Amino acid sequence: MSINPKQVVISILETNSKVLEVLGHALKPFEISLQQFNVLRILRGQKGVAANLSTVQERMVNRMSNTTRIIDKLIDKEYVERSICKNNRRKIELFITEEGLSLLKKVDPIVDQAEVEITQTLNSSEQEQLFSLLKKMNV
Amino acid sequence: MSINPKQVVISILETNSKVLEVLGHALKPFEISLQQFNVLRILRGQKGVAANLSTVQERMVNRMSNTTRIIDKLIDKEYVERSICKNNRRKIELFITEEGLSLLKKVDPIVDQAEVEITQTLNSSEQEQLFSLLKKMNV
DNA sequence: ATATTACATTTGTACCAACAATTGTTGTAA
DNA sequence: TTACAACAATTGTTGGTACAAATGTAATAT
Repeated sequence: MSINPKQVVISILETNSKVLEVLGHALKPFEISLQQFNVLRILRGQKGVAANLSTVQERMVNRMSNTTRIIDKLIDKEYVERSICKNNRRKIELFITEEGLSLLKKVDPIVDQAEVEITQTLNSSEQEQLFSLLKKMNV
Repeated sequence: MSINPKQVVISILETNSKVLEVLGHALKPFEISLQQFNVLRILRGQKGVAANLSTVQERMVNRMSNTTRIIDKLIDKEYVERSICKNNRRKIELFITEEGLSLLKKVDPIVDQAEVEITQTLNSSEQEQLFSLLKKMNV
């Protein structure tokens, strides 16, 4: 059978839809969105070093213009703290709080499990193939 | 190199993000969203036969609960007509208009081109591989 | 010292998405 | 006939996303 670009594109959209559904379901009990979860992980990755907004944006899966508002939500929930950089008042400093870290500690294994579930129909060699094909597309 | 499920999932999210960006950019000049475009194509696929809301929803890439509002937009733009089914007044009948058809005639080649662009870094055998791996994941 | 430019972030606006609740319609059972 | 369940679609609400415009700050040039 011969496949055309349209079929490939649609299958990507469908797969993404499934991924979002499964991950969203995994995060639901914790009342955070996938994007909020990503921001938290980025901040944890800083290991205590302050992050500013643009750093966070660069590292997000899909860049967004309203990262501010995602962080507002996380601050409301007390998972993140924001302060103004003393040296350069244009910049803000973002930190994950203890509550944020302990939330991630609970959520991480659930998300890992969801990711395993998503990919479980592929064996490890197929996962490698898929990964490298997708990487090739994203060049 | 060994790949874990998390890397696979992230690469899917990234790829999807690229797909949405390129398709969105292609549709932008026509001032319709990808979802609106999909609905139009589904209605064209009916070839004159009326579609009702649930039919449209079933055929959408990712099912949505607010298809009503997407169709409202298409009706505003006069690409779609809506009427109430005479036999069963619970149902509505949706038709694509002449304007809708002629819009699609203009948009289709642009979208086709965008899809080619998205997949261009893969040769046709790689596209088949990718397609079948994604299908396998979506079972 | 003041004006200009560039940068970092926030805000405004408009649209999309998910889910629940509601409205209106039909069929059916008491 | 009336009440009720099932169904189709719409509406309300909340939150997410994209883009443009605005705000505040810093660096630079004049």
